[in-house]
Amino acid sequence: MAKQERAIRTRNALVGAAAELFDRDGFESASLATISARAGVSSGALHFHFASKVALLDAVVTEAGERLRWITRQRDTHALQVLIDASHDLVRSLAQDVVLRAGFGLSSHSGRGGVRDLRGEWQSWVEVTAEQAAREEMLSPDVATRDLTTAVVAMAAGLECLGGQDRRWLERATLTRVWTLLLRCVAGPAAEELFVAAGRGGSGPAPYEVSMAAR
Amino acid sequence: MAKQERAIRTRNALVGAAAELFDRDGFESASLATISARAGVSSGALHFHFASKVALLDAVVTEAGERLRWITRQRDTHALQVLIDASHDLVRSLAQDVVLRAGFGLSSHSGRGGVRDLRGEWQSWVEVTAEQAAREEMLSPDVATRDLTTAVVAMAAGLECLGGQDRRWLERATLTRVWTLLLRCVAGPAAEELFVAAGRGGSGPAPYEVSMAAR
Amino acid sequence: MAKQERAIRTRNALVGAAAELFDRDGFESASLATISARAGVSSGALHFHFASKVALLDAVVTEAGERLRWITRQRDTHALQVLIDASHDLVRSLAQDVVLRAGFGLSSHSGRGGVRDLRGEWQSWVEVTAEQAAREEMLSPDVATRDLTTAVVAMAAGLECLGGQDRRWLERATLTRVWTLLLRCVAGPAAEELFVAAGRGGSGPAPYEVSMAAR
Amino acid sequence: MAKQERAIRTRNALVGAAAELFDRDGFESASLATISARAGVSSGALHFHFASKVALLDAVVTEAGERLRWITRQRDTHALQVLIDASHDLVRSLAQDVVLRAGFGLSSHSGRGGVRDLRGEWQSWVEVTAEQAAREEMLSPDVATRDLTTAVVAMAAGLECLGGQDRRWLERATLTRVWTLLLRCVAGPAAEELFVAAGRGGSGPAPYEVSMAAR
DNA sequence: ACCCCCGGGACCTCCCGTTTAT
DNA sequence: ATAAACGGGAGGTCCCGGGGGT
Repeated sequence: MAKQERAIRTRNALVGAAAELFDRDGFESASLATISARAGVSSGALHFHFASKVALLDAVVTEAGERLRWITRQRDTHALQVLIDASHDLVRSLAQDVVLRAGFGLSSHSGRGGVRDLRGEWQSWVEVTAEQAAREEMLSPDVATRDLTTAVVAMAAGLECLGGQDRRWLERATLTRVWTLLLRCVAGPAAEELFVAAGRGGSGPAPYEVSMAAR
Repeated sequence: MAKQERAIRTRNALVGAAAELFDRDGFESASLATISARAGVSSGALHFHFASKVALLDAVVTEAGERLRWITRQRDTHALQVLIDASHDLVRSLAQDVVLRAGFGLSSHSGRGGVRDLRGEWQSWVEVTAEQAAREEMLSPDVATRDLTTAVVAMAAGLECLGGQDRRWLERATLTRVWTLLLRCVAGPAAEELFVAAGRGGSGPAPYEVSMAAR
Repeated sequence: MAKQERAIRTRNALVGAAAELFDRDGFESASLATISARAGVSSGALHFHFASKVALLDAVVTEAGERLRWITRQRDTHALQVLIDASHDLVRSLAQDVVLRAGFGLSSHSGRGGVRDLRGEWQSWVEVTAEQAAREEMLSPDVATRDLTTAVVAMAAGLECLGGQDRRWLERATLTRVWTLLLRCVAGPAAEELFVAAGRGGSGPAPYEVSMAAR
Repeated sequence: MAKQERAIRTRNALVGAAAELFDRDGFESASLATISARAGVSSGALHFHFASKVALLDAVVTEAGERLRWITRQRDTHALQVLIDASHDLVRSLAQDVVLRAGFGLSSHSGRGGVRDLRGEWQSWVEVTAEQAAREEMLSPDVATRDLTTAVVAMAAGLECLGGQDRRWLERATLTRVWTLLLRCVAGPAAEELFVAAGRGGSGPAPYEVSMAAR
């Protein structure tokens, strides 16, 4: 089974290298030759693991999906704070994890087939979580849940998009600024006492990075 | 001078076709052959007007810059309302004008050289306009100008980004929803009476489209 | 020995699949992956039995050689009738047996090395048999043996060649028509009474098919 | 028009080189790189004239069709002699003209689409000419026209096929031998006085070669 | 001045026939 | 006998000049 292990390591190296180059150069500009070179394997090895370039893309997106699912996992706090924490986790991971970043940005390319749309997944999760917050009566009565969802999704997409060129958009302070603003309108004047705009997660890497991705 | 006229028409057709295909397929995926075919000219003509593919991209971006500058032109209202109106104009144009959409989305590609960064221009303008709004004392005292800027820029970028795949993100109602939320915290409780979240522009196309782009 | 048996069955399956695909797609177009897939074994197994692609080709040709040798075996009739019968056997086998067909058509490819040339073997046999017929005084005196050989070999090659695209060239009636014509000039006016243009073999499969190829 | 001339020369060089290599190595084995190198042009030039490899093949086949049509042109002699002459022309051209040889041998490959089947054209022509010979009462009454057609077509195909490996099959003497045999059966005992088995054409190249192919 | 035919190479993706470790 | 990895091209296409026409 030692063989299998090496195969897995090779596969991971390939996915990682692909994510890096897809993220840096875009899907079409990144060449398979560069990817396999960076992964330290031959182009034949690449083709052994991934039949085509889009298969490689799909692998990146799928892997990013795992990360996203970790971020949107269940948490034991008020839904609104969960929203804040998760968005911080997302942005932090976007800054640190090429695979998530590449997968998020490129999930549209693979759209032809049945590959998952990561932004869609994120949006769905934000929707249900916002509704949960509404049920917990943590939102001002005159705030439509849908408005909050729209704002949060657009915000995250914007940071991801802008962060692609200037990494400073992905700093914690940036998102915190936005939440500071939003909290006041959605949660009323007492917001600052109940919720932490900066998120409650540690300042370290997202848990997924530490526990799972370390192989 | 009939020659000149035809040359201009050819050039415009080229820029338009390029914008369409850059927007649809991405910069690298779009081939010059396809572009010249869609513009109805030969590939030789393309190279007569544009020395290289990036020169064509630059033309698209420059042209989009004209549109953006029209959107961020001077207006005679309170700065905060101007911000609202301009963001609506931007989003509407993004939905209607391929050139602007392509130029905005691809302004990063040409970044190597001295070509303008449209998102940067937009951000700068938002900054100074927000500061103007602050000087006009239209913002709640406990709202940092920088927070507003961040939120608005991220929001616009997010809508542009999401709108690339699902055009519904570029509908007027979407942005209106976000402004409804923001206005309450940045402009205090009287916001609804002073400002129009839906923007004050007509519901038609942005002025630039009507007056300038008609050739 | 059960192992040996399975190995032989695997080998035969491989040769059969190779013959099929070589015949259908040509030697270079047929891929080893397709061949091993059709044989129902792994590509590793293929390389265990055949060191290279040409080794596989050689096996097909060698196997076809067995078939050809059965067709040109000794028979206890007048040499001219033997010629007729054997040519019918050959054409019938060409129609029914992929291995023979592939081996015959591709025996040129392997020509570089020492692999047998099936068409050459056939030609040699026709030559000696025609001479035998001459010795038996079954040929008209004004017919050069060499002319008969040339005609028969060219005819068989032509049918094989044309049969590759349109199987009807390999029907018994086709060859019978040619022999009907030839017999009259090579065997004199009494030909029709002495020889059977349609061949004396049964109308079933060639003997080799029945006795040997049944595994 | 100097440009046009060069283009035509380039195109012809490409077709010629392709025919040579298709004939020598087979369609799939011949690489476009080798073809363009032998033609003395770049691979880009090749792609300018021929969109794909099969397009190049089609051009070869089409060009060979021209040659074939010249061979089967109208002649002012008895139909049976025309048949003899044309078959000699065909075989001689097969020996001398790579384009015809390649086109004839490969006309099956392009069969997918609507490309012409050269052997089919030849067969049709032989059929109508044989029927003409029958109408002219030059055939023995007990000879079925269809038998003659079959024999002639199979013969020509056989010589073409065998000539691919051993050029001696394409010598004039070879076909003459076959016709010597055939004439006696189809045209009766007086055949030798009426018809020339060796053909009436000069011993030089086929007319097409001389008059048309010289550019 | 404006345009297009023709040609030039540089890659890129894909896949193929192979060995090496196990 | 297998799973994994290897390189080497294959065909295709792309982005571009350069020299003639109009």
